[in-house]
Amino acid sequence: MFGVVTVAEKDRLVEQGEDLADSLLDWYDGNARTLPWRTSPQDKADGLKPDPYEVWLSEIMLQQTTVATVIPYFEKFIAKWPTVTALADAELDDVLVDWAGLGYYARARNLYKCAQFVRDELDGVFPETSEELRKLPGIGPYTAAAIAAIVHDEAATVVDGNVERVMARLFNVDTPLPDVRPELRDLAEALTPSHRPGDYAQAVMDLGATICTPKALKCDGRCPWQDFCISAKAGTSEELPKRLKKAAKPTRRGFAFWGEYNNHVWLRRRPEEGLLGGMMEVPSSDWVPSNSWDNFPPPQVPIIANWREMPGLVTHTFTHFHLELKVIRLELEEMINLQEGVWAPLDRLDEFALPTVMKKIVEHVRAPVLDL
DNA sequence: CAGGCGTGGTC
DNA sequence: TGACCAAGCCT
Repeated sequence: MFGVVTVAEKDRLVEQGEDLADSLLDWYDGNARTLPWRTSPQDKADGLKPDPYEVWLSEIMLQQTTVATVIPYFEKFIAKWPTVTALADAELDDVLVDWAGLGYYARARNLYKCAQFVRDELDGVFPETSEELRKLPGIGPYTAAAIAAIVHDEAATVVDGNVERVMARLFNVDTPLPDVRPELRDLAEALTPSHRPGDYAQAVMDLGATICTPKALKCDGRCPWQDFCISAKAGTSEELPKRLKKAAKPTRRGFAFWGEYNNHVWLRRRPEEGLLGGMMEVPSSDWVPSNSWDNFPPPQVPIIANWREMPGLVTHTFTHFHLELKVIRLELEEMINLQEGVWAPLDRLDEFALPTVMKKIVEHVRAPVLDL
């Protein structure tokens, strides 16, 4: 089925680029989602421009993260830090506390670094071109293009996962990702209009998020590009884009040390770089690749005492491995001096930058009966 | 430059 | 229910 798609067919589609853009923008004008960081058509008509800070913040949060997940985080950040300067003036730890749960914590560290750079070197004003934006920490090709297009209507080509999927289907490209990425980018670039490039970019992403979805496509009668779409004619849309299979995730195992004293728990900060960098943690042993708990070596406990192993496991999946933790627990009779870390009040743990895996440990200890 | 880097939703 | 996937960037 794929073989019948000719080069000439793709070329013809590229030549209809203006028609494609017009159809998509018409659809967008009637179907654009209302999002907290998005400037309404009415406001735009009144000459209002999107706020670069809001667009930047939203785009960073949206990296590899769904709109539904981002919205409450975005609202919280804007309420607490209404400007890039306010964010730059915050403490990094406060930013990490409010980012906790959103994942990819290097984004938060780069967000903060970027805010301080804009404050200190750019008089608090974001650059206007994608080329300049690209130089800022945490801003790559996608984010630079998206901000420049949305805020300043630069005719930048915005390529994210949605755009790749839409292009692969529109042109019926069956070469698997990630090798096909440059080809999909070239196609996206060929279609990028000079008229309303910001709306166009958001329209393609909305199309990918609501119609041209990974599964359960909603082409029929709803997709503005259905009549153009080569894979729709060929009946191959649902199997595109193809991807190389990823290696199965290995499992790592370890022990978490729950040390409690007088309604406080021992927490410490993780190293600035790497996994969960800069976030707080319940201290633990190394997380060791392992096939089973059988014969798994006992932990090197931080202090010699009567640690009790709790029933059950805390499990979590990261990008590239599964984790299983056993929790061993120690109730201290008297305060001891910690070489590192802090005693965190159990009723104020929301003030600490605990990533989700660490919140799971807290839940496991405090509601073990639910862990059946 | 291939691999590290979170999490929640979906099927 | 485990694998796949999402508005990517950094080293």
